[in-house]
Amino acid sequence: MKSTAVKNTSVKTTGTRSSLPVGAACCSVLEEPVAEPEAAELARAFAALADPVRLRLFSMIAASGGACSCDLIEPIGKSQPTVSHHTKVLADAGLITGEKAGRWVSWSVVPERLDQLRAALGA
Amino acid sequence: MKSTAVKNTSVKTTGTRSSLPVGAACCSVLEEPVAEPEAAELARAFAALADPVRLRLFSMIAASGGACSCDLIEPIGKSQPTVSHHTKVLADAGLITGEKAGRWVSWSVVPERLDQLRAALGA
DNA sequence: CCGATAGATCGACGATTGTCAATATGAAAT
DNA sequence: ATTTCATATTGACAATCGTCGATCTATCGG
Repeated sequence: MKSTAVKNTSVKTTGTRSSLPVGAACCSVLEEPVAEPEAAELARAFAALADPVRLRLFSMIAASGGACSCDLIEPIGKSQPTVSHHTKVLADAGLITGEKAGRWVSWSVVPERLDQLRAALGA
Repeated sequence: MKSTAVKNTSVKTTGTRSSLPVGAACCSVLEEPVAEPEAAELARAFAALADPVRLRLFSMIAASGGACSCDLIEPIGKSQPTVSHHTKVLADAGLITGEKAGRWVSWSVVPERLDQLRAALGA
């Protein structure tokens, strides 16, 4: 492979306030049967929270309001590649964002995405 | 196998208002790092919603306020065993309950469980 | 009793997932 | 430039998952 590899896509070095894959779910799933594309979109988000380790990582990031991966490895009790994998899954699902600051990455939750999920389960 | 088989455990024929695996999550995951057992409990619920087909089934059940499996098979476009499998997963996760009425089963959502999930994602 | 209908269970299959050791990249610090 | 630290990527592995055809159970209508 050439030297210009693709790199990580889940971390925006600085930059463009990326538009989420919104437009998909806007309302509650309880009111009327959700269509397939919208269901797939929501399911991806729920899948990101469907693992205990990932849910705890998400919780730790949310509670700390901006944690770097290095601070997550020890308390979560998993290897560094595993933590990196999980943060990527959470980021790809739009639940967290990584802001690269020097040597490390500061992860933080994406409130809009969270609102979307809560609304989907909403009464 | 003897004639007294175990039967389906996800459908309560009539009966004891079963106690959910509550006590686990009571509050938001965002405030402080969630512990492992509680994370596992919540993750199981999110895992039930992590599949597009299951999410649509859940949505259809919620929107109709009590649907039988036979009415779900055709619109969901999956085989009967698959639908049965998914309703069982949803029921095991505590998200829906099946009330057996004669020949068919009437599925309906469990609001308390839904509240719990929304609270876990709550601000 | 018999046939029909609703649903659950079993067994198998390919696909996806969570995990880690090894390695690579990239950015500070020396 | 060399080392060190934070993180990403790769490759492999067992485990779990979604799906279906075939079959079993249970209930209702004759």
